[in-house]
Amino acid sequence: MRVGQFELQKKVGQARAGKLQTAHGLVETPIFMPVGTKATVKSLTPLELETLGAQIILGNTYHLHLRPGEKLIREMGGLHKFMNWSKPILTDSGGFQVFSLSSLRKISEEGVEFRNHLDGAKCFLSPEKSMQIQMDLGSDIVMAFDDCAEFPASPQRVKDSMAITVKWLKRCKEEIDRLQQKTLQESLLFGIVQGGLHYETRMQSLEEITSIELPGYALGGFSVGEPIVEMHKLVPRVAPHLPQEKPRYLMGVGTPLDLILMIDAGIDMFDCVLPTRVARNGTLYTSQGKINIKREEYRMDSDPVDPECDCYTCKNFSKAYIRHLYLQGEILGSRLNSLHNLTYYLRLTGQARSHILAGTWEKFRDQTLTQLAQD
RNA sequence: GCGGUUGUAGCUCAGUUGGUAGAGCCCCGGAUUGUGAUUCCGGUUGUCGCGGGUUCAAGCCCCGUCAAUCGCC
Repeated sequence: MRVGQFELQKKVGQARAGKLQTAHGLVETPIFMPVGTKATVKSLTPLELETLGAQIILGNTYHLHLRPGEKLIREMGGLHKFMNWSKPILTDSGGFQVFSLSSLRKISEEGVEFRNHLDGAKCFLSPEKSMQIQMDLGSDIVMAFDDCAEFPASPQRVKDSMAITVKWLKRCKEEIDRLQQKTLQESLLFGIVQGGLHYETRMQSLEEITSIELPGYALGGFSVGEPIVEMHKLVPRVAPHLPQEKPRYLMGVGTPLDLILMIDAGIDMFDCVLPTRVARNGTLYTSQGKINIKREEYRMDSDPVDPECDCYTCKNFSKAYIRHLYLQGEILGSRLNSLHNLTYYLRLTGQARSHILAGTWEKFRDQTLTQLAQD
């Protein structure tokens, strides 16, 4: 397969199984992508990530631009070599960080001016700048620099964000084409659909964005604080209108329940801080539901976190020990918990893929939804 | 033996001119959705060393006493 090619292998209802070829290897979808904002999936080594089945991870333009800087990373041989991760990397464009720092930002046609959170220095990001940074990093999947409307947003704000996101996408494409000719790097630019929480505006943004020929498309502007049922209702109506032969990425989502529902809606790729963040805060996903390991009931519990899990954590340690590590603030607690939660997430998307390929998706979906309904 | 200092939540300590007690940690519970996360939110806990006295009212003032600690004989 040539780089950028997406092969749709099987479809059951709207749920899809596919393969995406990147410069650093194949990504088999549906897939969950662990978040490694600052060139590390917090607390885990690349070897551990590979062992638990990670195929592709995220890095972040905004953070890596500030520290250590994309020039340094380029000089060090690119992000893959820098962090010793040889599989695919997707980089977020910084658009979302600009949104989460909204009190400081100033959006103009040209780009976004804002003060960074580290030392308050004035920063500027534009479509061109974001492309340059992501290319310097050596990213396999480059996200477009978009304007993510906050929640709640006025209709005008949504319209403005849609309009500028399309304009910026055209500039992203021109810039990345230019850079690719220069560097011969084969990076894949994904466009991002905005359009808030209404079907009409979403569809309008979708049509504008997908009219630009790209290797993949994302749905942005979800999981920004809206009631999650809004997403559950809207994505199934919108996602089927994305190009069938291109990968679809739902940005920033989600819980295990979200993943099942959104795979069923036709989404191929997910990323979310949830499994790693909550791991560090003592929450673990198990086949019996979500548990909070700091609860007193686990004080003397000699069973593993999840008897049905084959991860390193579950094969070797008791809940009592994991609880102890968490309560003592021990680093190993963060590591073992992150290892477990990511194993859970990647097993979930892996099983989804297997069942779609086997044609047994609906049964698996319904069983899993019943299990997850308790949380 | 004499003199000083200190006794308040499990721990370390705040507590104004007297108005029936607080913080941090610990402990218990919850949150977390393109990571500003080792984060955030909520909750339980008291013979204020002990016994008297003054006062409408004492953690706080007075007397006694016990304990810890420092210094001096």
